[in-house]
Amino acid sequence: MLDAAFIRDHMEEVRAGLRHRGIDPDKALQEIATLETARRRMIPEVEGLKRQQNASGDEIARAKRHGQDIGPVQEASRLRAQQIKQLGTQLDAIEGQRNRALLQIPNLPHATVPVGKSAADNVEVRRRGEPRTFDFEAKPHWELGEALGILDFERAARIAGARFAVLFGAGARLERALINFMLDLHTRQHGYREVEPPVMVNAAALTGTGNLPKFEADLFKIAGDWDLYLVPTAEVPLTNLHRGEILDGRELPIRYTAYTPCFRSEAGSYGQDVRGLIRQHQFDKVELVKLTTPEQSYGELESLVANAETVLDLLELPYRTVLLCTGDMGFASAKTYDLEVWLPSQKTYREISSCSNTEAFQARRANIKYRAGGTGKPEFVHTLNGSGLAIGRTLIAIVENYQQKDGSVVIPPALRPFMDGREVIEP
RNA sequence: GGAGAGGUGGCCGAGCGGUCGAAGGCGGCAGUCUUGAAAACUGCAGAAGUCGAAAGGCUUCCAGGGGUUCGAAUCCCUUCCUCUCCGCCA
Repeated sequence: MLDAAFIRDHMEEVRAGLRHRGIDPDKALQEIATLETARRRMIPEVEGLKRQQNASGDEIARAKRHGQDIGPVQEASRLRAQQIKQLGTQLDAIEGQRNRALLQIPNLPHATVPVGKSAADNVEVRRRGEPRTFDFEAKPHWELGEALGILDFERAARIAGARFAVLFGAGARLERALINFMLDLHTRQHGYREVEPPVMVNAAALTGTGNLPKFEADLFKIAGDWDLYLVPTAEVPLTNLHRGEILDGRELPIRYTAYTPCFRSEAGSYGQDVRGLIRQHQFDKVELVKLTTPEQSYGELESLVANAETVLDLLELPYRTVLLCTGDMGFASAKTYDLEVWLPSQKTYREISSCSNTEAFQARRANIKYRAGGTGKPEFVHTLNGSGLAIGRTLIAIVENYQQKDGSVVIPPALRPFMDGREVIEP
């Protein structure tokens, strides 16, 4: 959420930022400006009446103590009370409308974000590892996985439906090894605190991160008399851990990592990546979240990206790091780097991590503040999040990049300690 | 699922419908004292909104929402949460 006062005072800047995202902001911004003006006109009026009402309350109390007649004052007070209630209702309506409108506005892109319309305008900032050359036709992971007996989509469809998968044996073990490998790395080497959060969250939490109210269609909602959704990413519970708190600035930055399953309805994605593990309703992910001061947030974004890159470096998977352009960024983000891993079967780089600084966008929605030095005036923190990494897609990358002509898959050396020293998965 | 007890400032904990943003304690910050620290003493300390150039003023906030009343932390309704006991259960 943007700050209403900021929109009022920096209308042109806001307009330009939103236009770079490819949306026409005039109508929405005009509505917010109008409501904000009306709100600020009404507030002094209502508060003036309340002040009078408080004064007459004191007067009545005093008169009563002295046994004086309070009839006339009380009558005036009664009428004023009605007026206050009526104006208060109007003011609440205006404020509610303003806030609902504000929740629909995406974050503004940071000045260092390239202006562009689509993924084609993203800027590659780094490329590491050389895509391997195969002396045979590289197979897609679903063929390899099914042949190895570690991946089963048909049985998954039987028990759940399309876009689900079952892992068996070494596949299930590989998934678990990746989770442990990443959590160990981030907690031991990168300074994150491990968290095991709920994977069902309420609407307030989802509003805090920006998933609601606008993107409800992407979520799985729990049926029955529950205000609960399955988490689309651990970013939601982790970022909301401190919702409504004022943190001591000396404790920042706070760094959390969590493994959770993630659930996405992927509404509107029909026809994309229908085969294999790329796009599933349920997938595992190790997430990284930071709460920082505004001063340090962009430094922390770079180190967060580096933390995620380290995973790919250690697994010796070829990848590139891409700075998303204004038109390709998520709703809450001010600046996003994607990590894209090389998939031999597709002969292309595919997203495996997305790392964003949302600045105060989520903090304002979730009301997360800090006091500089523990004593200053409360200010909004900056929140960051990134995948470190998506487990399922990492498994895909390993299976495809480490495949051999006979259909077996070599386990990356860094992962072998998590696989009882096993070096290869074969039929 | 059944029965009961609660939710007050960073924490604990008082609070007859009016003078309560809220006693007291702990913790925090600053100072006095001290070579330093501790102790003791003194003082300062919540958040949001709004007006104002500022100083400062005003309004709101005692889990959330609604109601009664001239006036609600205090009375009523409701939702949520916590705790205890019983039942069920990984």
